[in-house]
Amino acid sequence: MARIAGSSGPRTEEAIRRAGLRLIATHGYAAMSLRQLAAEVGIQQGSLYNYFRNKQEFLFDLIRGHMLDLHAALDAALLAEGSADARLTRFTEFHVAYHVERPQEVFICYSELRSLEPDNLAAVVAMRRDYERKLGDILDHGRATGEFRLADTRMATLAILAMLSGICTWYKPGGRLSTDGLQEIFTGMVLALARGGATETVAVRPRRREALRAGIG
Amino acid sequence: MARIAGSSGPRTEEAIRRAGLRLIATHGYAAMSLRQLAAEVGIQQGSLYNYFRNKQEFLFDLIRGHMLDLHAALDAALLAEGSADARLTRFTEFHVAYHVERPQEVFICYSELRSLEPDNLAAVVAMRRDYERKLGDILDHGRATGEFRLADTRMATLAILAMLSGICTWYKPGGRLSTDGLQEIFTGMVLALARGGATETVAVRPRRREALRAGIG
DNA sequence: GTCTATAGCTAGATAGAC
DNA sequence: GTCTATCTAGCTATAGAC
Repeated sequence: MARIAGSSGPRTEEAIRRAGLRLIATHGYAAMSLRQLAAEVGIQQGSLYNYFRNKQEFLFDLIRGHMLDLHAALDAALLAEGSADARLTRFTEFHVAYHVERPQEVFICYSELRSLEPDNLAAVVAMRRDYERKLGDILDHGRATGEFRLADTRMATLAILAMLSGICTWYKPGGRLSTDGLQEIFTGMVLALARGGATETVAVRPRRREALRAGIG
Repeated sequence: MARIAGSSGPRTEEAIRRAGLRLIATHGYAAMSLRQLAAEVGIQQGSLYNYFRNKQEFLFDLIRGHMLDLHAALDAALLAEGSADARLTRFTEFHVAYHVERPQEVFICYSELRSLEPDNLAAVVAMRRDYERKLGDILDHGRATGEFRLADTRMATLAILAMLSGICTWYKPGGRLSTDGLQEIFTGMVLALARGGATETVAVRPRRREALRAGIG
């Protein structure tokens, strides 16, 4: 907040990054003014242009940088071998931990895709597809080995990612559950979802799916 | 798009509502200008103020109206009696159908909470809690009867809602799956998640949850 | 209810001194 | 690298004629 006297490149750059993450996560990219951002950092608005060419480039740098980090960290965490069960467990634990550690970046990566210009959006979407594919591969493998019983692995991929990514919309440090606790609970739910089955033994599943639409419009 | 000559209150009102939904869902509330909105409707920007007092009130009306519809439709769809299994199935089918029918409203209700002023936000959050509680009650009931095996029903509530609500981020009419197909697939996944268990019989679950954090920072 | 016109303000971006 | 000053454009909201 306080003004930093003199020239201090790298420190200012990092301060801008952090303030930008916070402001965009809180108010959204379009609602964040560069004057706000500069004030948060403790510099004048014009000085920001020593760190990016325009506001859009700033957003893209934030998102792209995060996606690169995410991919690198995932690759380091994933198991090359092992049962689909073990691999899905590892994926889930990684994903949960990452969302708990960096909720702002993750949230922005989902919520501000709409604010990216077409070329920038295309680049990010491609990276996101790669990430989805890594989960999709695990699910496909599990279905092939019979470990998982999934009606549709593509839908399961989207469902699991949405379920896990939802964490960053409500997680606050210091809450009821620790990272370990969250990992355990979410791993349990994801595995149960993937293993599916066990259904027939419990009850006859009601299959009537009548026209709920009628109650909606 | 085309200019509608003369006075036409109710038609204009509905046109504004629809255009607003589309623009906010696509570009976001802060990024949508009232000039854009007026152009989409085919009137002049100043004329919008015959339909709301200011931009914030417009957003709040959209979100609040949708939440009221959602609650009414849910109450009509839910089962008062029956097994937790049947009730959860019904809830899921309803939720999926609603999201497929009105993806824009639903998306805005999640993504534009940040754009609501404090009082308006509080009102919407309260309505959202009611909705969550209806799902939470089903899960609690299922756990009490032994139908469901959930480590944490609050987390399960959030997980299921995130999973289902994610639909509105990728669903497009005319896609691979029909509403019925989506209902069946998601009902299967939600029930599997809620029933949990069946785990011990499949494989020894790897419990190591080592410091993945190290690979993140 | 719609129009035209405009007030009053804030936005992103640039220029040039230090 | 930071500052001050400013340009141009866009925004929300209002006033008053029809």
